[in-house]
Amino acid sequence: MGSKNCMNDVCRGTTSSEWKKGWSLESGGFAKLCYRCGSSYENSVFCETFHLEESGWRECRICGKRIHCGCIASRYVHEYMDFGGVGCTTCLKRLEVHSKQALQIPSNISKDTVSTNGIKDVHPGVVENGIDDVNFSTQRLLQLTKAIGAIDGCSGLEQLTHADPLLKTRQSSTRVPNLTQQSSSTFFKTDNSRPRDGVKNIYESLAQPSINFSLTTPSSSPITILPFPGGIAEGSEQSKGSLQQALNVLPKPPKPIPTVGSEVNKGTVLQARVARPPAEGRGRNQLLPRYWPRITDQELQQLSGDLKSIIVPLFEKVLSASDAGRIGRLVLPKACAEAFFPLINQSEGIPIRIQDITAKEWTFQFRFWPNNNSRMYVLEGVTPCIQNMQVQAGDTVTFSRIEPGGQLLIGCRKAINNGDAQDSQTFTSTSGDSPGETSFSGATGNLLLNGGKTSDDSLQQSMWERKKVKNIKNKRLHMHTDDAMELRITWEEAQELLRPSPTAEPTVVVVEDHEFEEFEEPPIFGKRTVFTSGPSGEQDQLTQCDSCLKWRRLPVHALLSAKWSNSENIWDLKRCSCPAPEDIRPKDLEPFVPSYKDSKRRKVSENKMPKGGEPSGLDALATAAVLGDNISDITECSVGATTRHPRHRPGCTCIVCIQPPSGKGKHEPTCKCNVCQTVRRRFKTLMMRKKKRQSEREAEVTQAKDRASLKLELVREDIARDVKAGAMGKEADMEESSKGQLDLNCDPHREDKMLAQTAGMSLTMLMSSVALPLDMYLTPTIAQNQENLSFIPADTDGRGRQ
DNA sequence: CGGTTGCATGTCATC
DNA sequence: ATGACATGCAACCGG
Repeated sequence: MGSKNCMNDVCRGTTSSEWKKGWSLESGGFAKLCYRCGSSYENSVFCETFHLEESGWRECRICGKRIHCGCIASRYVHEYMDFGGVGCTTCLKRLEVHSKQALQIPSNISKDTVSTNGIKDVHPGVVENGIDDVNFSTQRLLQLTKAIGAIDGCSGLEQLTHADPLLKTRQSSTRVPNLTQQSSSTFFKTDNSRPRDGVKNIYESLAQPSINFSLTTPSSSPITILPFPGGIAEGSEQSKGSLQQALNVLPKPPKPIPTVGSEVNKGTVLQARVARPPAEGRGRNQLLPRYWPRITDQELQQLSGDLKSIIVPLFEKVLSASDAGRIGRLVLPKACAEAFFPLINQSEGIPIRIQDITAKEWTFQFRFWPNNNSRMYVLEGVTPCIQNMQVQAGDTVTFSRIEPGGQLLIGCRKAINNGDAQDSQTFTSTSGDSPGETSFSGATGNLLLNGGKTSDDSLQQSMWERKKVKNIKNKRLHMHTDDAMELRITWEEAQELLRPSPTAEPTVVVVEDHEFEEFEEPPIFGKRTVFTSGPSGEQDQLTQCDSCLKWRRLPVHALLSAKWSNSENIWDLKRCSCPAPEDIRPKDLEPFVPSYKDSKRRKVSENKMPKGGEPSGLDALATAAVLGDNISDITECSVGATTRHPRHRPGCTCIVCIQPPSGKGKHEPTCKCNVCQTVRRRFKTLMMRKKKRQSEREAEVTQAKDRASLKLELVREDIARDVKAGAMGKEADMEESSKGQLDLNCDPHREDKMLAQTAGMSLTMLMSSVALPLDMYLTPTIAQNQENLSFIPADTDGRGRQ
């Protein structure tokens, strides 16, 4: 051990006879201070003594005392206020005394449950964090003052310094909107008189309009409670984070908001469903917002009353198909499992009892599986419970804790079935929760509107949930339906239905003198159309009205949305209504739409489409699936070949469109189309590079190899010469040399042999050979070389298969 | 042979 | 890039 140095940078003394503890160190332990510095620190005059002249001094917003900020020594003697400024701990402590009175506990809550430290009792997280009473109280007060300050701007705390602080606190509290008052309902039931009548009652009661503490209650609430469990239950930094999260999540205060007592709001207030970080738990700060409990205060209050307990929402999860399936395993979010469930070390886990809202107790096996050096937590045996709650994939299961006691509580919240309804759901005046809501629970994921503002986070969460539900339903659930089973469609077929987004403006990119359109927005499924050409070569586009199924002739450039009817026929005003006669008879369509002839397949389609109507959107996809190859047949028959990209037009000569459908048709060796020319150019470049590399390697190889390899070198040069000839030749040369075939559409695996038999060196082969590693050329015989070359697949990137 | 269990893998969201 | 998670699937087990 070396000699001690005072950790006061200004002092650095080493001669002190007595040493004192200073501030806590990040690395653990405390700063060592000499007697003098230590004494200053103990007396809270460290900053005044040692850096009075430095910057960073501010005044306590409450007492005006000067506080040095930004110094390690003063780290714990002040706190930052959300509304700006700092407050000294002395003032905060003083405030605490009054707040104890301000935090009036309803008489029906036992005092030892919620006393000054009641919340600590309720939330063992405090103990977990090792926060002492003083700190805890300070933190709590800090949260309180922050909350007040957040609402009341600068005045909040200043007011407290005058007159009766308690009164001021109350006054302030009355202006605190949802932030503070929401929590009141979260922790303190206000109505214990309601008998527990089971789920039905709970649902019913939840549907009833009730006092909405989320919204401002100017003078009615005597309770000033902190935002969310985490805010007060926490100590130290975590609590701040937690509160901050709560502050961030909760809607900003506001514009004047209709009050509970007002006529406007009577029975019409829909409680905002706000995702809030959970109260406690190990590592809950890492909990993804998607798992934050979103129970409304209303629901919570109701539930608390019904269960005669304090409910601490922990987390929730939207059930996946797997979760809700027969297998009976509910995958728990890892962070949630580790935060709120008992620690388990064995994979087998432990049985865990969870109560539902009817007070029925379920026992699940809480366990984990090793997964990618991590763990995957599951609750096993949930099927009976899931069935009992009548939830399914897409619905939400909620987990809470009943306090006191710490009993886990499982609840649920039904998703809205109708996606449209959900999408359009807004803040509406209803006499209860919105349709489709049930739960432990009640309301579904409403769009979160409060005070005329949406919460971005909440909205995001809501959107996420919607997306999630949609995903779940899209993914697997519906795949078991008969309809979905019909959905067999190739990628090429799907492409036929792609259209650019109506709002998308393409960016034109020029690659090798060819223009490509790039879209920032994904394509949409459009209505299937048929391109035709008349005797004189003029081109048309035909489509069917969704309503009357009559065919209409449209300009080739027309882009149709998935659903299209005659009323949208802006190109032919004479035929913009269904009564107007058809442009083209089905008989005339036959040459273009062979499916008319294909009675067999059509029969299948008629099962789904009795009227033979043109499907649209996903219907179109499904129909396309049923029709199978007809789709490609149709497009093959239509002039302009394929519709390979969203902006395709008949006659489009882009590199994508001019390729025939996969595996069908070939380019002639003499073809001078854009594709072939581009490939040739690219090939030329590749050959140049390859040749250069080869030359470099050759030099090395030549030195290393003996006479035998020298022979092989000649072989290689022969090959290289051939390759070079193929590459460097002009297009005219290409015509001559390409006795083999240029096949841009060949399946390399299938057609290798054919290529091998080709006498001349095709472009494909040449490119393949370019990609060959040099060693391939060093094989003993030319014959083998030839064979090897022949079986290298075509690869336009010049990368050969190794 | 059907159901269960444990793990592997692919996808997707988040960092 | 990484981790979380949804799900597939093979091995296992019991009737």
